[in-house]
Amino acid sequence: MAGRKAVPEVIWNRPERTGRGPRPSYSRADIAAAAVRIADAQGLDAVSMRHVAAELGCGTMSLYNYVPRKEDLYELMLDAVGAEHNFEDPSGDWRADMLRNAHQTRVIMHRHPWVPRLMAGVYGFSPNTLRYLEHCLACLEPLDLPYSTKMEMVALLNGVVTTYTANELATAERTRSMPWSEEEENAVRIAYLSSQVATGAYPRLAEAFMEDSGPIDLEAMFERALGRVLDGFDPKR
Amino acid sequence: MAGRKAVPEVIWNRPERTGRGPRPSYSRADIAAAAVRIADAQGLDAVSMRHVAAELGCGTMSLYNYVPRKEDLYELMLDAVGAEHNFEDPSGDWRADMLRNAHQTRVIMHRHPWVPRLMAGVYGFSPNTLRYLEHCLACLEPLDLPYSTKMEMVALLNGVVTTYTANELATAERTRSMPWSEEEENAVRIAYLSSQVATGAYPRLAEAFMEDSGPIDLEAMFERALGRVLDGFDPKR
DNA sequence: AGCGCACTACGTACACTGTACGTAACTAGG
DNA sequence: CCTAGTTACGTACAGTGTACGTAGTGCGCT
Repeated sequence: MAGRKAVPEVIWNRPERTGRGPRPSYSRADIAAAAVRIADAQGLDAVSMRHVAAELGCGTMSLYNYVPRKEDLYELMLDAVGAEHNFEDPSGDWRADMLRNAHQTRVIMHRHPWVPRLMAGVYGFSPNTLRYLEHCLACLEPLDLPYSTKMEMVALLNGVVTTYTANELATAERTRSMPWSEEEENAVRIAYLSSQVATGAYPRLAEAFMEDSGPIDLEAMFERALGRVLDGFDPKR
Repeated sequence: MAGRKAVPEVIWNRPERTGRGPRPSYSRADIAAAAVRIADAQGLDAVSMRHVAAELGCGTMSLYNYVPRKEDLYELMLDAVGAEHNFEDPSGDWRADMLRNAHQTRVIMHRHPWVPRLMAGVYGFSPNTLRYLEHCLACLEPLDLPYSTKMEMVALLNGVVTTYTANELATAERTRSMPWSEEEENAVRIAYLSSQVATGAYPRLAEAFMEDSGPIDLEAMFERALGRVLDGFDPKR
């Protein structure tokens, strides 16, 4: 009977209700929503067990009835935003469908700028992740490739979406808790960068900075990156 | 005179020594090395200001003379591992050179499994990051593309390397602080996954799992992903 | 019907975190 | 020389995740 808890657990395996005992006052969705609300409004660092419990209107330790570890709260949050995906029936054009999925993911991440940071630390497939994977495979039906390759493609594409969007949102999320603005932060970093480049230690980097390439269009870069990755899988090319 | 500190700062702009006052007992390299040592041995979560100070052999608050915020300590750590890159003169074959760089990055991350997690939270270019970028541009010299495109390529490639390696190291780093083993953790996750797939809610995913694709070779997947990304930039194809 | 057990709820407590602030010693520039 | 800017570091505070104990609740079983 000793040490029964020393075993890993996936939160999605826990039944929301067992039958025995008083009925839970909150659902998993309630909890996830509360945590997401806090993260959206005050940043990811404000998501503490105490805050979430307060937002729900219950005692701190009551939360642990629903969520055995804080990490699981994170999983709940990611699953909740995963539910914001709005799947349409595959059109038959797998390329267009996958681009649509990628763009939708990016939009969701812009709505919840803390998502990329959470993704780096949480591994595992929540129900909505599985739904997303299934949908991607449906979109890729017309493509004649083994499933293993399709999975690799989805993984690669998601990785690109996450890293790109993470970069876009980097300073935005960072400066939440800082006493200065995003513009000030960026200004300082750019000043440091050009001072370094000006030392002459990085000649090619210097050339790259000189090259007048007009204003940086992050969205266009994103688009190009997606295109290139998809190209890599297109048997027609 | 009020609020003079309310300005963002890049640690690399701070001189290591100003001349005035007693000479510092430690160098930035000492501090970074101490932090890296702790992270390697006890995991990233063990890297606290107190631990690093103890490892150095000084009082906790003394650290703040060198490192204004903990985040800057992270930047020092990333820069330190960046120094482990062993650059060779470009061979003229940009594809081979870039593959070499990517593999080297992966090896370094395997040596320091906490690197991917740090990368997700720290933004900014340390001296060694600049050195790395410069080297990549040197390798790409034979390629006739605008610098902007080359930079996009380096960014995309690094993103892929990071996400892939992060996935490889995910459970390894996670289970450091857990009372169970990596194998137990993976077993539970796989069990959950197949139970979900078995419900029939994800038919295509089920097929994908059925498809007998032999043992999963992560390194080969990594290789293929790199190849595809590079293909996307190769004007010869 | 009613016993008992598994569950909910939650207050208290602990070890630990980052870091603001104050004080003492030290050293180079004016 | 002197003084302003450093280094060094102890104390203190607000905040964190969560182990543990206790009280109440209601389903399932006998």
